[in-house]
Amino acid sequence: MAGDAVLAGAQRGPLWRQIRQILERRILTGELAPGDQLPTEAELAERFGVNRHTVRRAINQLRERSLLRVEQGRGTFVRERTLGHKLTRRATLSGTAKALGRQLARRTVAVEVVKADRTIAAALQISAGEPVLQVDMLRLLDETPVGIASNYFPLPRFSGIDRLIAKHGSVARAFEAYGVNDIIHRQTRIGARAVSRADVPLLGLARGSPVIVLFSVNVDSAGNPIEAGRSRYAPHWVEFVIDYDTLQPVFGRSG
Amino acid sequence: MAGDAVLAGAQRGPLWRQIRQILERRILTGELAPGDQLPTEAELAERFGVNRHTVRRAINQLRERSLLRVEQGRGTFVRERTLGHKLTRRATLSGTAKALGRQLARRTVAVEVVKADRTIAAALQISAGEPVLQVDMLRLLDETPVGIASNYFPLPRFSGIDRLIAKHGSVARAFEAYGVNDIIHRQTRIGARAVSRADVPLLGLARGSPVIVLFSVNVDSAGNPIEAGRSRYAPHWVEFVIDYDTLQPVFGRSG
DNA sequence: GCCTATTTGTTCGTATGTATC
DNA sequence: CGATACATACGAACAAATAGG
Repeated sequence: MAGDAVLAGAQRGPLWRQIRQILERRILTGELAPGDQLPTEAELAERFGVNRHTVRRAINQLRERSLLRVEQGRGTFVRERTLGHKLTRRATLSGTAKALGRQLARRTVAVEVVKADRTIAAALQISAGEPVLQVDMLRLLDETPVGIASNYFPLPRFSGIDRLIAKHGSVARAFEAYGVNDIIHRQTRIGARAVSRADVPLLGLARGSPVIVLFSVNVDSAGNPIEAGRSRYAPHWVEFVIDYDTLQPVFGRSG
Repeated sequence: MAGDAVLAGAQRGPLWRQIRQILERRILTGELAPGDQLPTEAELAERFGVNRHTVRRAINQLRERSLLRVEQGRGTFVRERTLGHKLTRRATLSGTAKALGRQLARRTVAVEVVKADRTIAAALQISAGEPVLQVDMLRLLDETPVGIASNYFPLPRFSGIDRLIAKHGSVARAFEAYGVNDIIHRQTRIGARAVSRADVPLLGLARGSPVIVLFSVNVDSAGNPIEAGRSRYAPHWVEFVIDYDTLQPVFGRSG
């Protein structure tokens, strides 16, 4: 019916761009979820009070950014999630991306020595308050930011690992320098929350957008915790898959 | 530094209740995440422009509802998630709840015969457009709604299962009447989005709050799909855990 | 297969404001 | 100042694909 956002009279930018931004926000917010069908061009034009051409221009932009999929005669749909990451004992996001012919890069955005809170401490099997190295890394899927990972490394042991990560662009490679040749996931906890204020500019989301939150604990081949991580992912770009059939049965040791 | 929500002058209800609602919204939104420490009572009082007693009253209410945890001398914290549900091949939410001494009930809120969309059809290994029975059930953890599950059953086979579910209060029991004695998870996909308009009143969330979205496919012991489900959970009450060590290795068939 | 309604795709034309030479 | 080019926006009509009966 009524209800739709009115285009502010005196505002920045041409109409089609304002419309693009409105739709983009709704998609990244999840208000328009992957697979959802948009109203018809005619209806959108009427709601926004513009010509159909103007709406089409906005839609075309979002199609180029692969946020929308348009089918002649059927309608316009929100693109399905691009990256379905299968959680297994050794799977990495970059591995999943590469298998799909895409590239997932890291960019370190902050490094800091902090005191382990209770959760981190428990995961790393140290005492709360002991120093750990926090490394915040932006995760970029083909240039677009899709998530942020805050990784925590126990400290005397892995001091300086942030420089190696930056150098190699890979946590696995950095670990090798410390004699760790195998990174194994022990546990992953999955939740959701509204994006934090600090993450908004990094992820390019609107305030209040939901993010998937992962808390993960990784161990070496001997079962010693080597890393704990809190990551936040934009749900439009990434989802997580538990495929019970392909999960590696565990032989041998651990906890 | 400013920033905090101003209490509307002429509004509904006493000050402490308005404050309680503001804090509650922030918690259920995830803006204040589980484990987060609240500002001190004094600071909250100052920001809201009220007496410390008023703030305490609001906090007490939220403590009774187990949204907050107060530690004398340390501070006030957002309660950790109550239900950490371990995903395994056979785990059920109600099982997890029972193991923790809590009760998880179902209440059917809608039943409808619909045409399977592409996703549901693929999961159930039928053709898109074939009829399936959609049963929407509210999930109540000790009376409070924590999620909604939309379950899809292939249709000639399980017609009328909604009445059996309502009768027994259990999907597993209902399945037995159809000769299905084992429900096995084949795949679970996890994402997030903003709560849909329709779910807002059922879950008691604020508009725009994040929800965890699960898409799951269940099969019988012969590997035939018997149910697909889309569930939405309030992230404050539930989180999902993948514990790679305790995941059952798979023996025998499937897929 | 046919007919119809719906929805996107395409191509005209017209008008307006802004920047540039 | 005028002439020109460009981006923006609206309007109308028709073509092409899809879905349903």
